[in-house]
This record gives sequence, structure tokens and C-alpha cells, in this order.
Amino acid sequence: MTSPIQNRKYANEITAANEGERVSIAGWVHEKRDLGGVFFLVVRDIGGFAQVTLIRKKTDKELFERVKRVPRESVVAIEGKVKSEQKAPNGYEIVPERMEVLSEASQVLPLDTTGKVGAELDTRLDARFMDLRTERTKHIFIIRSHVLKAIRDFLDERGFIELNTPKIVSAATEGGTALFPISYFEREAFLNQSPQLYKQMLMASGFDRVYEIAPIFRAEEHDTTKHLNEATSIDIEVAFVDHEYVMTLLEELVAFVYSKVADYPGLAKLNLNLEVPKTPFRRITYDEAIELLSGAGEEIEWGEDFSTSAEHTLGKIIGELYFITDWPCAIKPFYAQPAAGGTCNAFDLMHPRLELSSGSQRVHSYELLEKNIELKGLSADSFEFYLDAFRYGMPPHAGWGLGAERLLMCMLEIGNIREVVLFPRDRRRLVP
RNA sequence: GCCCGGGUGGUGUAGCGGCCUAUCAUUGAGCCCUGUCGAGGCUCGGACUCGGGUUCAAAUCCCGACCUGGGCGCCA
Repeated sequence: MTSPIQNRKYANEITAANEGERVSIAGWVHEKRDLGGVFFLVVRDIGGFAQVTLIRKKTDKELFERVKRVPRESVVAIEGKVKSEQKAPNGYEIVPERMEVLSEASQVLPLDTTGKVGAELDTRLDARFMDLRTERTKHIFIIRSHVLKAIRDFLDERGFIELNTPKIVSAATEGGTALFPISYFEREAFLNQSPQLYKQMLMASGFDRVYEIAPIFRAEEHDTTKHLNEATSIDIEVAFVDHEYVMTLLEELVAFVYSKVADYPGLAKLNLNLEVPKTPFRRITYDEAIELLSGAGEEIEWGEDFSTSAEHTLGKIIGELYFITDWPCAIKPFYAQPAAGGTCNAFDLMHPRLELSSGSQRVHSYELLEKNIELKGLSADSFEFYLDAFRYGMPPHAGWGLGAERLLMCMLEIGNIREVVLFPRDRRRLVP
């Protein structure tokens, strides 16, 4: 006797056209409905749901009782015949001959997987393995996979190569954010906040077009719906181009990702209307943004960064994806290329809700870079490993970093960034 | 770090000084029912975060701790 798992089919691989065929399915007991003379068991797998129907009079007594007793969310394998049936959810049902209980689930369950009763995010994250069995959550992560694939397809097609830079780094940072210290043998090291310095060094190596999709770590003690202490960054760097070039690349990439997600059938489970943004995105300068804000009664002094409320106000005024360009040097990192009037060739890609990406044309002159580092109050000495790459032939270059989770949460209209990470790391949560 | 909320069965909630032996839904155990698809009906089980205090009386008011939601700051 062979195990039913061997010839396993997914729920969505079976149709009414398979009438009469003997098939095996395996998955989780999603629901049971006992109508007395007829009993329905809904089995869930990654493909969908399969209804198993047992008619009391026509079913082996022992099998009928076992199916009736199997606890919800247990893992079962069922072998049976496909029956075309109008009254069944997918137009077919399975009349079982055998059932193996591969793993019996304890009761009661920590969450409802059918969507009848909601659960708070904290409860869901505590039992994330089970939360991921729900349709909505499952599809968020399938979409996440599609988004990352779309990004790789887009960049690969344009001659980019994917590289990996270290996540364990020495003290030197770009400044700004706090780092997580770790113990590295007899020395102190840190988890990297961004691949910025390394991807720039690769420009000196002649790779020309690189990207990296990888975790970044920020030790900020913020506790909001849009921050994580471990996030995924999508970073690119391109040689022999300026900021305008990478802005165009960014808006086309984002529009491409939206279009791929819009095509995904499982999007229906998230109950939203996804509009693919039109390119090019609107561009406003930092100065124009200040004017718009002033018109809305929000005064920002030149040289200040935008507050959360200012971001929201701008988002409301503009109402779509947009770029803010020509930022003051003072509020951008040392590697942003200076331009006229105290501004630099840096940009932010904004969603009406929040910032998705920032990038710039980079400083490629060793002398200027060294000066900029000192101007920011950082020590050039600790950047020696980075600065060295600028001394022996560094082409002009530009790039950006895009937050994968932020893109997802905005695109899918999800309120809390934790929802789009499997096992989020935030100020309080280190488990699971 | 600051400012507001909230912690009631497994889950989601109602109650906000005495009518609480705590509501409802769902889940769990069991029973009835031959077409369910959030099935239906009946029976049963299951909870006031913890520690102080106020009061004749506390789930309810006060204080503290812990946990938690949101806004802001920081940051991306």
C-alpha cells in the first residue's frame, strides 16, 4: 500500500473534468460541516481548497467516524475519487476511500484560520505560523515574492548584476541612524544599516550596474507603524550616469512592480483596487514643497527636513507617487553630489503616506568626499576602507535604496508595516 | 524619548461602582439533521493582566508594575 502523499495533487490542479479519477490530496483540515447524513471536510493546501464529501450511508463506517473526529487544522492525506458536482465550491468534490492523519492538531486553536473572527496583529504575530494559513496573510507573502521577482526581472533585463555585501561591519557608518553592536571575536562590530558604502565601492571595481536585495538593521527605538529594526532594502548603484537616470529607472521599476501585482489573481483576497501609476512621476523641488506646505499653513524653514505631518500634508496635496528633488546638502548624507545654491543632486520618492526611497548622484571626487565627511562631523580615518576606492579611478555614479516593506505596505494599503514581514523585529519583538 | 488610548473565556467583544452567579459571536466537548460553502438547531465547558489602595460593596474608581494600540520625535 503506497502513501497517498506520493501522488499528491493540489486543490487547484483538480477540476470537474477529472471526474472519476482517483486522486490524492494532502493539507490542513480547514473546516468541517456535519449535516448528519452528509459530511463535508474542507482540505486546504497552497493551491486552494478541496471539498471532501462523505455520504453516511455510502461510506465505510470506520472511515466516516475517523474523518468526523479529526481535529481542525490537522494535517491529513486523503485518497479518493473525483466527482463532478455543481453544488460543490469548485465544481468538484472528492469521495474519499482512505485518510491518513499525518499530524493531529491540538485544540483549541490560537487563531481562527477561516476569517470568521478577527485577531489583533499582536496575537497574529505570536502565532504567525498559523496566521500565515489564513488567505489574506498567505497572499500578502505570495505578492511579496512576486514583487521581489519583478524587481529582479526588471533589473536583470537592464544588465544589472546582483551582488551581496557584508552585514557585519566595523564602526564606520554614514551617520544618522543608530547601529546594533555585536561581538565579533575579540572586537566590537555592528550590523550594517545599509549597503551604501559597499555598493559605491563596487563602482570603482567596474561592475557598472549592481543591485542588492538584503536586510538592513537600524537600532532606532522608534515604535511606529512604518519602522522596523530589521528591514529589507532594495539598493542599486549605476556608474557613468547621474541622478536623473536613476530616478527614471526607479519610477519605471515601481510602475512595473505595480503592474505585475495588479495581474496577480490572489490580489482579490486583499480586497483592494490597485491602480498602476503612470510614469513619469511628478517631480517637485524641495523649494516647491516648502511653498506648497506654506500655502497649506505649514511653515518649514529652509534646510529643515519634513516632519511627519508635513509629509502627510504634501501627500494629500499631491495625491500620487512623486519625487522631491534638489534637497539642501545639510539634510542629505555626505555622499550626495552638491549642486548650486546649497542644494545637492538628491531625491526622495514619496508615496502620499510616506517616503519609499531616497537616492542621489554621488560624490566621486576623493577630495570632495573627504571634505564632506569631515563637514558632517565624521572622521575620515574611519572611512579609509571606503575612501580608498575613490583614489584609484572612480567613475561618476548614482543610485538609490528602496524599502521593500514600505513599498509593499503602501501598494497593498496595509496599515502596519509588520504585516508584510514574516517575523518582524521591532522595539519589543524578538520572538518568534 | 514624549503625548493619548486599551488590557474581560483560545479568538474577537459587551459591561465601566451594587441588577455580574459577567453579554454576544466564534472556537472546544456532545447531540439532532442528506448538499453545506461564515450551514442550522439544542446541551455543556471556558475569562475580569498582576500587586497595592479607596469603599458597606470593585471587572468598573485611584496608584504602581507588566503587556499592548495609536500619534509625535528620532530615523529610512
